[in-house]
Amino acid sequence: MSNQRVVAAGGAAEVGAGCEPAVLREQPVTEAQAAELARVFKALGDPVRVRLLSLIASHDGGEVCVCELSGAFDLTGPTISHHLKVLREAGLVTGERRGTWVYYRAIPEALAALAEALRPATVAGAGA
Amino acid sequence: MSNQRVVAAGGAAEVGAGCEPAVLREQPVTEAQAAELARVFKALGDPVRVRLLSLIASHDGGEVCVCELSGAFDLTGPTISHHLKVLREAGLVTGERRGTWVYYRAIPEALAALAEALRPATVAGAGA
DNA sequence: CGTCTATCTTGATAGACATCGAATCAGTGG
DNA sequence: CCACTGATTCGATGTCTATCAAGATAGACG
Repeated sequence: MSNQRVVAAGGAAEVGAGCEPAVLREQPVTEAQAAELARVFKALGDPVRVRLLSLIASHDGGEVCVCELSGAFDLTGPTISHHLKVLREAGLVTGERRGTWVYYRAIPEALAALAEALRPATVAGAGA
Repeated sequence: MSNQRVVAAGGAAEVGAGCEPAVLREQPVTEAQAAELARVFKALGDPVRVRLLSLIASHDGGEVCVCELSGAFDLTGPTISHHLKVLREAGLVTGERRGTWVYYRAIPEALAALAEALRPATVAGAGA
């Protein structure tokens, strides 16, 4: 199979990419927007993944080695790897291999798009 | 049993209530914060619930009758009721019975707390 | 009180998911 | 080339969840 699976599969970034901002409270989201948002929210629907994302996103230098992440949990390597894959496929993080180690990095646009979706409506109808 | 189960069980609102703002990207969240955030994110991890919340939160007058919500989906009543219960227990919406009908209303603080958690760090270290 | 409508609860079932152990892949260094 | 370490994938398993049909509750209305 491919040799570089450690790459985002295009997910959350699309929520606020080329389309409307999709502000949840401004107008009803379309079925497609809801599906995309739910996909990303579901990725965050696990305490381990929330902590993983927080550890990655708040880390100095912007990237963290998997070995450092694994050490923060009472979970086996494969389980951490699984959770990182879910975050990757949701478009929230990317992983890059450097030598023996793999470094993860958050995707700010994806987090911004989510925050945007939850934001209060500008004035209550002024957004139209 | 009780007669007024249609009430929030205290969930998301606590994320940003009396404690720290818990900004995901500012510093690593605690295990408790991660658990609470994941609880709410999980509630949003379903396309039906995202649409339900959006329909409720963006509705003129701030409230929507269940009958109106049910009509927007190809799902049975019990299923819609189940999803509304999940949103309620996550602290994202409240339901109030008025006569034969039940009206749902979003809880702005809960949505704001979530958006806050995803917000970019103020300056990148200035928050310390 | 009986009936009708709207909503919720219960019970059952099929599918999804978190977790682990074992095996595999990628790179380093003898 | 072989052994070693770090990370991922594969396969299995127990638990959770989305959905529905059937039944129960709450209130309106005769």
